[in-house]
Amino acid sequence: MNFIQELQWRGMIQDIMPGTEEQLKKEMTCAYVGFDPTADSLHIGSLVPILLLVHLQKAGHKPIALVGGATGMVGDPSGKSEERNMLSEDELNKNIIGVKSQLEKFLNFDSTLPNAAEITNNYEWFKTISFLDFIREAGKHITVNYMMAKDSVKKRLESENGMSFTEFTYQLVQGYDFYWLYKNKNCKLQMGGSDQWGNIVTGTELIRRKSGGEAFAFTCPLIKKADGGKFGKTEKGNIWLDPNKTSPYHFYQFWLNASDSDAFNWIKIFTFLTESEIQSLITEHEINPSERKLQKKLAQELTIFVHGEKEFQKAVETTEKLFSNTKAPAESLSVEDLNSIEGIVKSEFDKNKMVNGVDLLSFLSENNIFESKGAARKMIQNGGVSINRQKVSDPNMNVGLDHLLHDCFMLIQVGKKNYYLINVL
RNA sequence: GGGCAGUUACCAGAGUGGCCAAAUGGGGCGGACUGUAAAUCCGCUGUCUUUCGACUUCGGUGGUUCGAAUCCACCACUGCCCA
Repeated sequence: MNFIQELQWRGMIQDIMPGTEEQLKKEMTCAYVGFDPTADSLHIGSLVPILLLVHLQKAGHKPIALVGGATGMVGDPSGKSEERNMLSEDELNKNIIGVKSQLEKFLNFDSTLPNAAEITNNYEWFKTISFLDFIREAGKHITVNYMMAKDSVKKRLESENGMSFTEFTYQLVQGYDFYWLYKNKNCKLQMGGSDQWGNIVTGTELIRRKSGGEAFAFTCPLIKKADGGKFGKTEKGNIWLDPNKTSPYHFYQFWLNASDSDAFNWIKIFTFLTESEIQSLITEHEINPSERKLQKKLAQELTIFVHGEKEFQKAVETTEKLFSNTKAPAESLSVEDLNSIEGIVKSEFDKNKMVNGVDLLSFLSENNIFESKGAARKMIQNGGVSINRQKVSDPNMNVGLDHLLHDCFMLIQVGKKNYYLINVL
């Protein structure tokens, strides 16, 4: 199965330019994907483009990950209904460093390979181009009419927010990247999310008009949840690839919590399992959906891919302690169990303050489980707080030493899935 | 430079002198049901607070008034149209 066929059955191809498959069959082809340095870490939304590169390299082609140091200074209007805030150069530099170091984990850069991966930053070539050079070199070849016909531009022209010249220029800047890579690295293919189609095509157009060359492209569908919700967001915000921003446990939990219909699609897109492996997983899942084999496998594969085997094991351990036997009394968790739980929020509390009992509301807000007593009160009244797996009903209650597990712990739950472990010393 | 429209909570959007902490929808959070799912139903959603209440909010600043998101003046920003 070739690269394109592989992606096709996985549902990872949305639009594809004619001739792309032939080009890939013909020779080892260099292809690139751009990553926006909008934060100092990538989040799971970037996983799909990363996977495109990984699949590409596996198929024997050469991947380039481009970090948009220059394009990040402009701001991509695609899919945005409003003008973006510009990042300061400091922030941008910080972000570029973060993003780069993450990308390095997923690709093989071994320079003895003919298809060794590369990372570039388009600031490298843009920093020396003057504005006049650019409008003569790039701008002259693309008409405004052409640029305005793009969806991303059209939508913004119709909206009441309008669009700055800066963002309007974005597609040209990105298009020039492709041209530059084509010229200097013989890069003939650009991949990306389907929202990038317009920008990508401007690139192939620029290559055609400036050098008469032929370049190719395809895009993958943007990941959505089956219920139409945003992908990759939870109550805590984005799911990041950086373990300091999203712990491996929370990362694992995110995938574990996928709905059935999402899991069906995601397992194909986000794992490297073969078609038949996936087919049998789906069959098993359908026999007994409550086991959630699909979700478990999905979460496993991804946690290992992003954080490694060891972190995956820890995430599973924590998950089992917290969820495998939720009806069991909290005492069934040993001191060791509690001590070794990783990834959940932990804090410490002074035992002396507890000897005479502390009122629960102050206790919860002092431990930063809630921002204020009022918030804690509301949540308790809504039935959303448990101590040591016992639901709390009286907001005015006191907690004291008799609430401690093994004389030193309190396990607090907000909702079903948010755990806090307080070590009382 | 001229004309017009607008700026309300996370978003969209109603409100046009007191009954407004501000309708409604979406989103978010919590609960019930369940499989740590989906769908559905219920509650919460400015801040603080012992339900009382206090405080801060409707682009900004001043003013009119017993009382302003609402009226007036000026300013700022945004969009559309004309030059």
